[in-house]
Amino acid sequence: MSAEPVSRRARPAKAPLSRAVIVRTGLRVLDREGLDALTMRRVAQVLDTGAASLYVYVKNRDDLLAAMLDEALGRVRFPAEGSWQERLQVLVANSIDAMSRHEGLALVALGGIPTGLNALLVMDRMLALLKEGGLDDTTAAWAVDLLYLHITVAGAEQAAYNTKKMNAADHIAEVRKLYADLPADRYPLLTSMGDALFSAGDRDRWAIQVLVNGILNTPADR
Amino acid sequence: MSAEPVSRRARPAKAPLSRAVIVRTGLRVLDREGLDALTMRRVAQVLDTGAASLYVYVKNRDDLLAAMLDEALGRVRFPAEGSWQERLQVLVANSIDAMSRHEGLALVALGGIPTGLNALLVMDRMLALLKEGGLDDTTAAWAVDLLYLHITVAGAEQAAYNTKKMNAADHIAEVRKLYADLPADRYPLLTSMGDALFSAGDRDRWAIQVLVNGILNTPADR
DNA sequence: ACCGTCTGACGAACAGTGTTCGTCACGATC
DNA sequence: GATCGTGACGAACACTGTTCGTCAGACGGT
Repeated sequence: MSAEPVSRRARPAKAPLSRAVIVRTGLRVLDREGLDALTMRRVAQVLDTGAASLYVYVKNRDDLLAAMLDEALGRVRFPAEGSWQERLQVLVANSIDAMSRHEGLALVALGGIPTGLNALLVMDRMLALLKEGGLDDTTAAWAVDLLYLHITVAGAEQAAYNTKKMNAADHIAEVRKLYADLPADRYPLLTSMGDALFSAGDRDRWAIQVLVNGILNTPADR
Repeated sequence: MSAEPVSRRARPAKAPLSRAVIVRTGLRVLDREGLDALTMRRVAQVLDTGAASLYVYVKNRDDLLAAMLDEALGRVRFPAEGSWQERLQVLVANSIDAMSRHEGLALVALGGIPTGLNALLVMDRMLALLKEGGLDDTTAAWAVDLLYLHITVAGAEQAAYNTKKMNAADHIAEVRKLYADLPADRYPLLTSMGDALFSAGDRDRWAIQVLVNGILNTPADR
C-alpha cells in the first residue's frame, strides 16, 4: 500500500527551512489569502512540507504571528527631515501604514507590552523625538504608550478597510442608511448629522495631529 | 442500544431559549472561563442544550460576540453632572470600563463601523457633548470616530491587563529587565528611561485628557 | 571507509472547533 | 382528534493547532 519513499533528491532542490522563511511565507499567505487562510497547514503547504516541521522554528501559531508583526514593523521608514513634530507624525503614519498592509496583524499587538525588536526600535525613535521636543521623561513615556496604542488600532482599522470588505462604498452607504433610519428621538444627532459623519477627508492625519497637539498640552502630573 | 427517549418533562422545568438568554449566558461564560472557553458547545452546555440549538437565535459565533459586546455597552452610565468636558471624559472612561470587564470583547468592535444599538447610543451622546462644546459638525464627527477607536483599544488593553496575566507585577518586571538588557547603542532611550517608562500614575485618565485637549486644538480642515 | 550520534523533516493521530443537516417531539391551530 | 409548523438536538463534516514517534541523511571521530 505504501508508495516507495520518494527521495528528496528527486524533487527540485528545496530551500532549507528556517524561521525567517517561515515568517516571510506567513506574510505572503496572509497578504494573498487573508487571515482565515493563515493556518499552519497552509503555510507548510506553500513551503512544500508538513505542518509539524514548522514547530522546530516556531513555538506556536501566536509566536508566528508575533514574528510576522515584527517583520512587518521592520519595514517602517524613519523620516529624517522636518521639525520634530513633523517627523513624529510621519513616523506614526508610516507605522500605521506598515501594520495596515497585513490584515489582522495589528490585532496581535494588542493586549501585550511590545517586545519585538523592530517594535522597540519604533518606540525608541518616538521617545527620541518627544525628548527632542522638550517633554519631560514621564510625559514622553506615557505619550509613547498612547501613540503605540493608536498605531495598533489605526492599523487594524485601516487593514479591515483595505482588504476583505468587497465594496467599501456599498458598505458605507448601507451603514449610512442604517443611521438615518434610527429613531430620531433616541438618536437625535446620528440621524441628523449623516453628512458630517461620513464626510471625506484625511481623518488619519488629523487623528495623529490631535494626539500630538494633545500630548503637548497635557503634562503627565503625578 | 439507544436509551429510551427522556421526556423533557422529566427534567426540572427548563427556561426556554431566546437570543437574550444566550447572549447573557455567553457573557457569564466569558467572564468566568475566559475567551478560549467561549465555544458554542460550552454556551449550549451551560444552557443544558446542544450547540445546534443556538443557531436558531444567533447567526454564528461572531454574531453572538457582537451581541455580547452591545449588551456590555448597554450598561454604560451616562454622567449628568459637570462641564461638558468632564461629562465627556467620564463617558469615555465608563465605556472603556464596560468593555474592559469582559476579556477580548473589545477586539470584536475593531475593524467595523459600530452598528449595535447601545454602541450607537454612546456615540450619539458623545456627539451631543461635543456639539455642546461648540465644535463644528465635521470636527465633532471625526472626534467621535477617534474617541470610539480609543475606547475599543483602551478597553482591549485594560481587559488583557485585568484578566489572564497571572501576575502583572512579575510580567512587568520581566519586560523591564528585557528593556534594560537591550543594546544601548541601538536603543538608547528604552535602556535609559526605564523608571519613566514603567512609572505608575493614572495613564488612562491622562490619555482621555490628551484626546479631548487635542480635539479642541485641532479643527478638521477640509 | 566505516560507524555511531544527532538534528530536523514529517505522517499520523488527538482533541478539539464552528457549522449544517435531517429527524422528531411538542404546542397551537383547524 | 388530526394536522402543521417551530424549534430542539444528535450526528456528522471539514477543519483547526499541536504532539508524538519514526526515520533519512549529514556530521564527526576513529
